[in-house]
Amino acid sequence: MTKAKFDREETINSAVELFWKNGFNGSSMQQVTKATGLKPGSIYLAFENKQGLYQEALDLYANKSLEGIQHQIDQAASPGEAICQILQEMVRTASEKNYNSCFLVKSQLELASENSELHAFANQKLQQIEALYAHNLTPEFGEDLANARAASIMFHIFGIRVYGYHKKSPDVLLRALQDGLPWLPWPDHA
Amino acid sequence: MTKAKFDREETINSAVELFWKNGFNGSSMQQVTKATGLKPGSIYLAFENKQGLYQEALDLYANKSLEGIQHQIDQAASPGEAICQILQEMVRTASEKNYNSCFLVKSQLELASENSELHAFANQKLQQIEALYAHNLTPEFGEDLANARAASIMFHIFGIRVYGYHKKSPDVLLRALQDGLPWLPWPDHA
DNA sequence: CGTCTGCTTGAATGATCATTCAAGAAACTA
DNA sequence: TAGTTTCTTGAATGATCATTCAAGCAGACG
Repeated sequence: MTKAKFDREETINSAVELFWKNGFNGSSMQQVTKATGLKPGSIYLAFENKQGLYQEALDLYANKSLEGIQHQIDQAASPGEAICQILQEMVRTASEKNYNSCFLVKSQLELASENSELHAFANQKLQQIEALYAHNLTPEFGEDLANARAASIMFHIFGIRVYGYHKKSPDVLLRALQDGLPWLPWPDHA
Repeated sequence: MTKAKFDREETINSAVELFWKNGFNGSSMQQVTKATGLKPGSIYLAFENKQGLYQEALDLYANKSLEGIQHQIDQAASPGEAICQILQEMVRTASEKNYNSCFLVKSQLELASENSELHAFANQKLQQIEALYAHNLTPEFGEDLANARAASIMFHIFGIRVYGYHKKSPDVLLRALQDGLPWLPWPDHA
């Protein structure tokens, strides 16, 4: 039972889980081997080193996010309504017991001054997300306003991602969102 | 030249600088000894361990922040104007070359699932800051509205603290702040 | 069948980690 | 002055870290 290359995506998924929870410096490669069931040799052959695996983890996480956002927008009656749903879901997530913020945001903060490559990668992925929102808002608002509003959405998402740890009522978050993003089609009384 | 207890605050200040930049797991006690000029024995006698020193670093940083906020409010014509100044200063800081977010925010994210004591401590300090804003807004808005608006301020501060890494024009940040906090007395054309 | 290639194995390596503690030196006590 | 207390010193410790690599195995190729 050798050969039979391991399932790469499954492995990266395990790495996402671990790194997301504990961060780059808070996760050891020994933990990675335990989480993935692989031996060091296999991991190092496939990903070169810890940074390589971390970057692929960031990449997979970000691409899933991008797909999820586009999917939600495609399903909804309008991009605005989809965005409301996405933000409300984030607020709901933030109230869960083991809330864990966002892998990209956490990485961006942790690696700001220590690993500029991974920091830049996370940054780039966050800007891709912003660009996706801008792209979907452009038909309705025109490019300039869409860009400004996408930036505003990202700004508010970051607010949720940190304020979520305060464990106050979700109403506080929802209210801040509705006040700060009044141009979104919020459901009444929500 | 022994005895003569070292300057505790100066030491903690060096620790703040190091921990703020590199985080808890990204900073070693060897780095601490280099940064403070103290030997391990002195540090461990005075702070018990790495966590103890880190907590005192958080405490000093937070107390300085609290004092700074109150001082700015006391100097200004109104709490609202002081808050505008504080937020504008944060935006300015975020555009600097070696922007480093906020020590409390970074700690809160890094230590969420690994060190619940330090995580809780950072959380508590952030809530103290929120309470200080609420306290200063209460005379003008009444307690309920002041609480809601203090929460909204914190929410926006977190947005700055993460979005700041994107290195876009400060106008984007300022615009998001003015849109999200329209009840603040923003200077015209700013 | 024999060889080659591609993947896995897992013990080993040297570096670095947080922390300890015996030894020593200044200041205070009496 | 002699003794005690308080603080500093810095080499040492064992754990854990990221990473390496010789050895072995399974399928592909001829």
